[in-house]
Amino acid sequence: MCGRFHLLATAEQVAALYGVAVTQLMPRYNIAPTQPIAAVRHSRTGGRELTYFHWGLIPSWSKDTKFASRMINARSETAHEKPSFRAAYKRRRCLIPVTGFYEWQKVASGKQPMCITAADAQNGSLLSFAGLWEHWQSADGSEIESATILTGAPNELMTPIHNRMPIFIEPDDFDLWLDASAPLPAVQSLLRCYPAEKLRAYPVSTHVNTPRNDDPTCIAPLIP
DNA sequence: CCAGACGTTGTT
DNA sequence: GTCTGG
DNA sequence: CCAGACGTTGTT
DNA sequence: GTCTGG
Repeated sequence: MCGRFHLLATAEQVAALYGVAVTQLMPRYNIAPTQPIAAVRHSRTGGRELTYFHWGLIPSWSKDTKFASRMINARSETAHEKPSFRAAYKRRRCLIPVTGFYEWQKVASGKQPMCITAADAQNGSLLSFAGLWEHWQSADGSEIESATILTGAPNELMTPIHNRMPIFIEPDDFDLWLDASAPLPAVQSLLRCYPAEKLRAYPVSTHVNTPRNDDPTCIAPLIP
């Protein structure tokens, strides 16, 4: 699963990796479900754009937004067939830039939050979650664009921590992932387990548990 | 035909 | 919207 | 994901 | 325990 992450790259770094215009990017140490998340998608004019989406996908046919908080993740194994996700899976894929994410590992004393980043992480080392987005319009005409993060089986690093992890897309595969007309078997081939050697994990304090804590303490290594 | 569901995770 | 259950 | 609420009435 | 909010 993936229920919390951080984005600590500069606007320039995001702009360079995805080839999008980024005007401003506030550092976010603790991004939680229901909050706006930045994601890259194909724009109507043919290029790419960075837009903000409500984290928690709202299917276009929903009567209200109550379902959204349970739609923060979609199983990569079944998203192509689930009523809530299949339309978005076919035509509305996106990339969610992150510099790391959090998982809570069950231990004897309770739950230990772990921070996972790129193995070679410098400040601003970006990874890309595979995401889906959807457009929703309420009866009174208000509109919401929302998104979800695809999950899959854990790699060797993540297995002791949790039984699920997010799907990552590598830069060479960005075009294919974002292409609404790409053949689905090719798209499906991208839903693979990200290599353990490209990630590292370390414990952090329970400071990160509270969503309103959005500061450097969230990512600070826990000193035992 | 209409009504009702449509999800993931973890835990049991 | 689309599928399943009644 | 975790944190925090979980209720009604009448009055201001 | 279970739901809502962030």
